[in-house]
Amino acid sequence: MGRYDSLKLGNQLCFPLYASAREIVNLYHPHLRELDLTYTQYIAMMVLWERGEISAREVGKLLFLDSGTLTPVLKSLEKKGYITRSRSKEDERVLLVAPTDAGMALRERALEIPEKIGCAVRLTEEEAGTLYTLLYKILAALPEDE
Amino acid sequence: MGRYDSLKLGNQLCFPLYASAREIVNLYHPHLRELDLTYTQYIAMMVLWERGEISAREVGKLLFLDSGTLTPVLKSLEKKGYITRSRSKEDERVLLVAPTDAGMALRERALEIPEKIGCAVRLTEEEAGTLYTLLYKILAALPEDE
DNA sequence: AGCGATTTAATTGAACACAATCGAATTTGA
DNA sequence: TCAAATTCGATTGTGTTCAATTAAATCGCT
Repeated sequence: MGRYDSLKLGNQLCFPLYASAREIVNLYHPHLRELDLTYTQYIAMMVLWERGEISAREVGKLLFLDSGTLTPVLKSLEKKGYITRSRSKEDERVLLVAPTDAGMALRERALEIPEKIGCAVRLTEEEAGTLYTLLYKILAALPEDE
Repeated sequence: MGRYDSLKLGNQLCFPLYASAREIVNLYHPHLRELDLTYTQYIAMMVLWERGEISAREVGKLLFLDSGTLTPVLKSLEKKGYITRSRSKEDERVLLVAPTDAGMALRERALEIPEKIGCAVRLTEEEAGTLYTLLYKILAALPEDE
């Protein structure tokens, strides 16, 4: 063991984590292009498909994204006609976003994406489950701010 | 099982992978700030510490980064005085980068970073090993371009 | 009621990240 | 040999990503 072994790329968890995340996201791009969505717009739509009307703050919390990232994403989705943005009647500070009919229609076309990606990621069902569990363990253990 | 279950955030591996990668990288920022390095500059320096003089192309290959990302990173490291950039005598197209004395000195100060990060990521030795293996399995199975 | 603290998005600035393209240098192959 | 293809890096454009700040609205406390 050398004095600097801990600084080797091959010994740091952060590196394969960071690299594989980017590589996986890139796998989505060709499929998402057909839906005129970026990856970030896609995961935002996933929240809206599942939850319907929801506040921007909650979307950010679910996706671990702050307003600096989310604001332009939501504006872009509104511009494409996939969502509406409106202020809450009860609290004018709250931005409510909701999928439009066109936005909900996208869901149908998006259905084939997870299937295609699943084929490209060569893990067994069990491995994927283990990975999934470990990643959520990391996310859960992080110093949250709430 | 609903028709759209595959599109739920909670069923997609990409999501916790993407989110945890960003969160982990953010754990580095406060420590790296003391070294006047960004995370990308840090992993680039890790390659140079380990390999010494190396071509920009090889750095990009090791880090899974393309020239559009790497060019400004290497220029910035040169500006800080941590690396030199020069053209290969054998092939003028090749950009050689190498750590300076100041760059190598940084290594000493960087030693404590992996240790601190390790504490923040609440995984056992075994879990980290499993995660590591699965992530490299993903990276190895990706459609490479070479 | 009213003032200070808090909450929520939006904005700004710096740094990635990748696709697409370009230009220079080199290699290949007829 | 020499034109075509390839390689390598830089550049440009679009889209994140987060920190820090701002501004508006609301809440809480007296």
